[in-house]
Amino acid sequence: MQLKSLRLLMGVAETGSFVATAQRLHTVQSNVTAHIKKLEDELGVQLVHRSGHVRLTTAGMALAEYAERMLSAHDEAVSLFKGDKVAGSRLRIGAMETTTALRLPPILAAFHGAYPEVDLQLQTGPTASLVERLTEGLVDCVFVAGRLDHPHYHLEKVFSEELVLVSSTPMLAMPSTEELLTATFLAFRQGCSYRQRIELLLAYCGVSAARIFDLGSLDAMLGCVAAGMGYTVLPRTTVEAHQHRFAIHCLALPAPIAQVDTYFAAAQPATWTPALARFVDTLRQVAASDTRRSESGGG
Amino acid sequence: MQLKSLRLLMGVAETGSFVATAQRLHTVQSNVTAHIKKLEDELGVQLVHRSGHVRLTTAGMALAEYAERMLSAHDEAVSLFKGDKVAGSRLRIGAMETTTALRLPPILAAFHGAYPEVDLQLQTGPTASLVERLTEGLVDCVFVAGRLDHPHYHLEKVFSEELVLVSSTPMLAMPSTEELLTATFLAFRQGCSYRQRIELLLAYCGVSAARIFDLGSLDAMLGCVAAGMGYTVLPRTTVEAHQHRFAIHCLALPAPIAQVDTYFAAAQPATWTPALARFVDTLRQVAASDTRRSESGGG
DNA sequence: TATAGGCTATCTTGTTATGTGATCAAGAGG
DNA sequence: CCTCTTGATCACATAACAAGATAGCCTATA
Repeated sequence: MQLKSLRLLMGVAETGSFVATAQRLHTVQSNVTAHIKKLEDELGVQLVHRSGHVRLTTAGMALAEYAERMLSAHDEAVSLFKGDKVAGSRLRIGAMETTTALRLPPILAAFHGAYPEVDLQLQTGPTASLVERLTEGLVDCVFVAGRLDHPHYHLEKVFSEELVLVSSTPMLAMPSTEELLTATFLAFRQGCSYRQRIELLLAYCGVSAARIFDLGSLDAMLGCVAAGMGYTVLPRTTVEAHQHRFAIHCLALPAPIAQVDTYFAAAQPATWTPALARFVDTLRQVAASDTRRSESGGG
Repeated sequence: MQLKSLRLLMGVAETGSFVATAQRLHTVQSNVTAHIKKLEDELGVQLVHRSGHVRLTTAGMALAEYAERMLSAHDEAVSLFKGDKVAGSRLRIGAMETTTALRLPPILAAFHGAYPEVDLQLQTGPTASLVERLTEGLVDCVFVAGRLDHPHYHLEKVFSEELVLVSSTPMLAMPSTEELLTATFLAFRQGCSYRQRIELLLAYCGVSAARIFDLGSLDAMLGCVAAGMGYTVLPRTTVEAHQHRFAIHCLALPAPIAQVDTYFAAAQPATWTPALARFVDTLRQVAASDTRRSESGGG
């Protein structure tokens, strides 16, 4: 059974004529006859009344119901890939919690505004977990900190943060090793890559271990730092955006540690659904438009 | 896009291997490659990850959802015509009201018992209306009184009734013309073909008009006749079946008027859906088993 | 790193299926 | 009764397809 034959059958059902069907579907009458006949032979049932005016038999109408289902599914599938419509498609995005909280909202808002019919699904987790989910096909794309070492993946740097050391008192230089050994660091919960940066920083300064407190929100963290509870590490733009609310000061970190890039990762563009392709378009536009004034942090 | 290609795609999705898919679907690996490739070219999207282990891309999974719909519709359609199952099919039966009331119940019961998954729809009406609905394809089959004059239709005599004149008093011969002129006849409502027989009988006896009362039920009719309200015309078996309950007597009618055949009419058997074919089987069995002991009337 | 085994892509070939145009037969309408 | 339209059939050219062989790639294992 071929979709082409079913399409012709539906044409016959609607036009009541083999010739008209042939014209409508850009073929010749003998073709229509042949396709209908083949369908009939295949199913062992006469599908079309020929005596008198042409119309579907009871069996033909029964088949037409299924043909309708098959053809509409086919047309939807084709329009999903070829047409402009992304209706009914799904987009599963994976992102770090900090990215989700601080970077994604404007992007998701823009995308959902442009394509409200796409079923958006957002999953959060640490980078390692996200990469795993991507390779397993459980998400369509992810936002992760740092490059993906997996080959065959499309990578795109979308956000770039300059991390700074944050404290309640003005700093002119990095705290001493002794200070760092006894100090408390405030960080997002386990799995957050900014937390890894703190550990990297400590290692860079020759400190093997320090007290690290888990905090759940940016406000809590900034509040605690302002209260003199300890240090933290955050993007400079985030700190500057909140400096009017908290008595906090920041110090630039050594370049290799300060620089944190958030990458967008997905399979090769050739494999993208139209919805995913549109999402990347939206992502690039939004990312380009707020590169300099980014006022969020986390990752 | 071919259903065959989609079937192969689903195979690849499930087995994760072109070779395994080829074996499972009884073809060769190069064929699987070619079909998938053609699908990809058609949609302009890569559907299968080949690097490393084979698995569907995001686009491939999106297509797979539609493929699932198309293939299941296809399989259902095929099983409807080729398989033993009639699940999900519909059968629209048209019948005269008297047939519906008195002949159909055992048939419908037997059919529904054997094929409970068929969606049975029963429409009632006078013969002319039923024939019209049949030719318009609004019903799949009808039970009508008398032969159908339309050609190209399958006709089958299923019930044969011998009509008798029913009265509250024993009769040895047809009532006189004077008696008939003043008598009241009891009949089912307008459109019933038995009623036409009454008019035919009166014409046969040279009576152009008589009082005819419409009654809704057999019991009401028999009760009124027993009470001496007038005459009626019913199948002999019906009268005999109820003679122990009502004081009624019957008289044979002239042969051409007495004989009423109920026909089953449908399009040619070649056009039947399996459900309709099964219904005809059931009909024949039931009709054959109670030809002699039919205890109903109407039509 | 080298090698062996399994996997997919590609190419070739023979066969099948398909689309097309011409012609014939049957019905509908005037 | 004639004509026009319609569907069936046939023959032919072309396209599509399935199958087998082979080459290239990747993975796993030593």
